[in-house]
Parts: sequence; structure tokens; C-alpha cells
Amino acid sequence: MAVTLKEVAELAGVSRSAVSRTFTDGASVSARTREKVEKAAKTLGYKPSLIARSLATNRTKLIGLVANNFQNPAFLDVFDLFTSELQKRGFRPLLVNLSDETSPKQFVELLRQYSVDGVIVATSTLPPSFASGFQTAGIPVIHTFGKYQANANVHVVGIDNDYCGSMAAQTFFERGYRSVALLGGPRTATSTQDRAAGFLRASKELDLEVARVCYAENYTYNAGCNAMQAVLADKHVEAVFCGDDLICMGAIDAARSAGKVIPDDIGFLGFNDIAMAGWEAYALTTIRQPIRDIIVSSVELVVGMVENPSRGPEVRLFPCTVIERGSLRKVLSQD
Amino acid sequence: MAVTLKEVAELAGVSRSAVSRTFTDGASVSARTREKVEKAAKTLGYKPSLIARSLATNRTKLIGLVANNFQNPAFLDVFDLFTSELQKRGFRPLLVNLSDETSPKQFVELLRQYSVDGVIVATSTLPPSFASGFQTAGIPVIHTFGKYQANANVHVVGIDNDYCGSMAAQTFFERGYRSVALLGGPRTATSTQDRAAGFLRASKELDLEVARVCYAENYTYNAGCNAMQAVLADKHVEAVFCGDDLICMGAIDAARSAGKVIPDDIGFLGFNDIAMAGWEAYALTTIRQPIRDIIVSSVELVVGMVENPSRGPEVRLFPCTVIERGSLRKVLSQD
DNA sequence: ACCAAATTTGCAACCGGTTGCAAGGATGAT
DNA sequence: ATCATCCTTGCAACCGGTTGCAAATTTGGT
Repeated sequence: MAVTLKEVAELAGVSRSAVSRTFTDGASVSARTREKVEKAAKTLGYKPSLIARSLATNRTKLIGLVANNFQNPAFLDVFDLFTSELQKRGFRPLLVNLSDETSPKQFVELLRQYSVDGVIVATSTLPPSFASGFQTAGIPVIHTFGKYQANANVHVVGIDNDYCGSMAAQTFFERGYRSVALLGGPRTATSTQDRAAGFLRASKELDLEVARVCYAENYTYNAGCNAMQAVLADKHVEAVFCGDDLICMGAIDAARSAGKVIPDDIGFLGFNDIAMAGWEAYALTTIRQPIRDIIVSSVELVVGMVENPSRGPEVRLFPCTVIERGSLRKVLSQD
Repeated sequence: MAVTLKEVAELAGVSRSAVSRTFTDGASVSARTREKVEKAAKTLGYKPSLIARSLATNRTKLIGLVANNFQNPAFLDVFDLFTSELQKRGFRPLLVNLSDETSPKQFVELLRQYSVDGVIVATSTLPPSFASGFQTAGIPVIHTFGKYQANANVHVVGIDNDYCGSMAAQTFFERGYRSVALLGGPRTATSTQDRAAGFLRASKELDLEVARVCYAENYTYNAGCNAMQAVLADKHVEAVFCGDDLICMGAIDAARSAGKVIPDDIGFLGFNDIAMAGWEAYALTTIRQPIRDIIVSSVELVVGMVENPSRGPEVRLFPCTVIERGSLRKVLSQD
């Protein structure tokens, strides 16, 4: 069915090598040969098979994206950027859905079988050991949204979650809140743990009372709704720091159902700044995670590692910013 | 680096064919040989290279997913289901982002170069000719969310958009609305055109006045917001049929900003039933598109075609249902 | 016009599997 | 024990490219 190198070579009256060389850049071919080959290729409609090339070069130009959070709108940006950035660079994305997998180990094997050139593990709910499994198998890997560990041998791109936690406390403090709550993401996520640590430490330093600490079961609206019930039991919580915008929106709706007005009765601080956070119905004040920077950087890094595998592990953290909208009261004026 | 067939064969003391056969099911190997090979493979950590296998078998077990709407939450379900359903069947998803592509033609070439076994084109904003380009190239293709055409040679899985349009008119009629508006998705989408046709025809039959017809520029909240301004200019529009939930939410917020109360002052009917439609802040009454059925069916169909390429083109349409929430008034009681 | 150097070309081996074919071995019936 | 049948095995060719090497050709300098 498909046209092969050989047929082009015959039509052009040159060797197979010559054809191969016109299609691999950096190879030495004379202008005349190239012209003959290109003409023949065009009339036959020839394009080199990337599979065959992969076999010979041991490069597939395939990058795996492993994710386990396909229901969070924040991942729309991830998928969009990941795919378009890879395409720009001549690579292709192979998606792996880890959502309902109990044993993720087998996926290392699988991606190895497909000979992906590199892998981006985009999740904060899997341990660094999962990502480093790829490293061990000889596959360049980036742990995006991962936790930085001093002894880790794996690249990490993301944010400083501990610092973000302290930013949240600072944000509450500046707005005059004194009794606050933490409504984190899933307990097992390293991002949740780090943010909680930073939040609690800074709250202590700023003399904020953390009246309640609870965690949503997962990154969903409903989980936020449910977890908020516990917070509502504490009558004197003035503001809630949520581990995710989606959770925060659920929490807000739970509060509204209980008759609370936002931000007058209770304030909310989200995390991520997904598109919906800007919608008028919620107008979430939230800590923005620079997803674009993170993904672009991850892609650059993984592509860089494919081209130069000896690069040592690197950690890239991007700053987050508070996006001021309407779910917290205003900063106290300084008079 | 990687362990190959040959090394396993040597360790096990058998031929390369024997090793190959133990790893391809349906091949004939004796129990004793299989045991020796499996033991050797295990000690060496051998897994067959899918790339090499692809070259020999002309099958990659790769299915392309072409999409151009990476910002709509409805696609979270698409990505989730598509990837997990493929994984279940031993196939892998290769993602193609067509979002900012002016010339999609080249992507046919690209997927052909990767020798994908099949392609799912999941969009209603590309013409059937794009999908059939894959067919012409000899690649099984499903046009998911596509338009059924009598002369088409390409499989289509989706819904009956014309009928959905008439459902919307019927829904308005049953609730006593008499002057309505259409706020469609992008004009160029075939789904928009078909729904508009069905809506206008049924409105005429039911004697509904369609006071306004306008279209959002794309499937976004902001586009819905903007397009709603025109509708708000008509003081007597009682209800709006939106081409998408996201557009609808933008339109609702625009109406609320203009002081309207929903559904008392103006009613809204969405489309898709994305997760957010159920959130209390919007409580959208919407026409639910059965995305799960559509994607599962698309995957089944494309996998089926890979296994049996001679199957003729097939059209699979799934019924949509009205999900009753709070953005339209109640059905009139029949007394 | 001549020669050394640089460039281009083709040959052939290789990437890591699969598979048709014929030979070898096992099985079962007589 | 003999033979026909069936199953298993290894050989070797093939899938469609790439690439080191040596030969052939071009280039440039004088």
C-alpha cells in the first residue's frame, strides 16, 4: 500500500541511501540528486515511515504523558499546551491514563515497549518513586507538578507548594482574617502536604488561628461540597484556603446553601486559577499556578534530555501569584 | 541498552523464532520451549519492542485522536474515556491538537507517517472532507460528533443535531415560552447549522416566535457573554437556546449582570450537560449529549475496523435527553 | 591540465522483530 | 513395530528505513 524508499530510489535512478539521505537533515546529498529524489518522491507521494526510522535510529519522537486527573479543568490547559508544544518541536504525545489504575508499575514497561523518547509524569498524587522508575529504565523523565526532594534523581518542574501555603496565610492576614480553615486537596498528594505545612507554619507566625483542617477526597466539586460541611460546623471560621479551584467552588456552593454570603460571611481562597474561577458566579480570589510556564518548561526539558541525555537532574520552580477577585474581602488600608 | 530477542534466544538455547512465537499469541510453541523462553525472558527483563513488531506486522496499535477544542470541559470526558477505553483494548492514543492549525491537511500525512492503525476525528467544526482524507489514505477513520451525509464514505458517531434542535423548541413550548432566541455555537460547525435548522423548523410548527438568532464565535464563556448582549437588546425574549453549556453560562452571567433573574425574567437551555451544569450557581437545564456512549462506540468501531477493514461505513446516532434543573421554568400542568 | 582535498555515492550490514516453508519430532492408530 | 498425521522448530527472507566505510566524483588551487 504505502510507497517505500526502494520504489523512490528506482524511479529516481539512485541508491536507497541517496533517498534516505535527502530525507534526513544534516546528511550529505548533492543538489542534483536531491532534486531527482524529491521529484520522484512527489510523484509517488512518498513520506518516510517513522516506524522504520525509529527502529534504525532508536528514536521515536514520541513523548509519553502520564496523568491521573482527567476530570479537572486545569488539565485542559495541560493537554492543550503539552500537545501543541510537542507538535511545534516535531514530537508527538502518547497519552497514558492512570486514573483507575491500582498498579502503575506496568506502565513503565509499557512506555518502554513503545520506546518513547521521554516521559512527562504530570501529577502530584504519585510518589517520586513512580517517576524515577522511568529513569531507572533509561527513559528521560520529568515529574511535572512533582515534589522536589534533595536526593531525587529526577527532574521536577512545578511550584514551591510550601511557599504557596504560606502565601495563603499571608493573604488572609493582610485582609484582616484571624480565624481560618484549611480545606486541602487529597491527603496523599505531596502538593497538599507541602501546602498544608507552609500554611500552618505561616499561620502560626502570623498568629492566625487555624480553626479547622480538613481534606477533600479528590479534586472535584462534590468533594469540596462534602468537606465544607465540616468547616461550616465551626461557626467562627472567617476564611477558607482550598486546595483547588474546583474544590473551592463546591465549598462555596455548600456555604451558600447554608445561607452564607461571600465574602461577607465567609471568605474563600482557591488554587490554580482555572478559567471558571474568573466567572462572575464565583469570582474566585485564587492563587494562580502558572500552568503554561510549567508545561512549556517541562516540554523543553524533556526534549532537551532526549537530545542530550547526560544532563543532570534539574528542578524548576515557578512563582505563583494571588489573583484578586471577589471571594475575599479587600486588603486592609494602612492608616 | 534494551534486551533483544536474540539474547533471550541464546540464553534459552532456542532459535529467535521460538522466542518470537512465545510472545505472539496464537503461535505454536510447545510447553517446554515456552517455559524455557519465559524463564530466560524474565531473568533478562525482556519485553518485545512494539516498534520492531510494528514494522514487521504493519500494525502499530496506535490510534490517533484529532481534536480542535481543547478548552471545553466537555473534552475532559472525551480524553478520559478515549484513553481508558483504548487502554482496555490494548491500543494507545496518539493525540493531535488542531486548535491553531490553518491547514489540517498535513496531519493526514503525519498520522500516516506514524502508521496509526486508525483515527478518531472528534470535532463538529471540520468538514467531512477532512475525515475522509484519512479514508483515502487507507486509514480507518471515525468522524465523532460529525455530520451524517448520505454520500459520505466515512463512519460517523454522534447525535441527530437537527432533532436536538427540535427538542429544544419542544422544550420551550411545553414550558409556555412563546418568544425565544437561538444563541448557537460557531456558525461554521455543522452541529450548529443542523441544530439551528431543527430549532427553526420546529419553532415554526409550534408557532413559537424566534425573536433573535445569533451565534457565539467559539465554544467559550466569553463568547457566550458577548453574544448574549445582542439577545438582551430584544426586550421580549423569554428564553434562549444555547449551543453549548459553556456559552450558556457566559450568557447567563451576562443576563444576570443586566439585572435579570433566572428563570423568572429569562430562561436558558444549554447543551452537553458538562459537570459544571449541575453546579448550584448555574443549575442549568440542558440537553444532555451522551458523550460516554459516543466515545465508547467510536473506540469500538475504530478497533473493529482495524481488525476487519472491510466493514462498510456505518452511522451511529445516540439519543439526547433534556436534563431538568433550574434555568427554565417548570412544565405547564395540564388542566 | 594536474593533483590533493573535500564532497557525494552506493554497498552492505544492521535496527528487532515476524512468518512461510520445509525438516524434524512426537503422537496415535493399526 | 510401522506409518500417516499433526505439532514444533529453525532457517532465512522480509518489514522500511539508517549509516560506516570505501570508492567515485567533484572542487579548488596552482
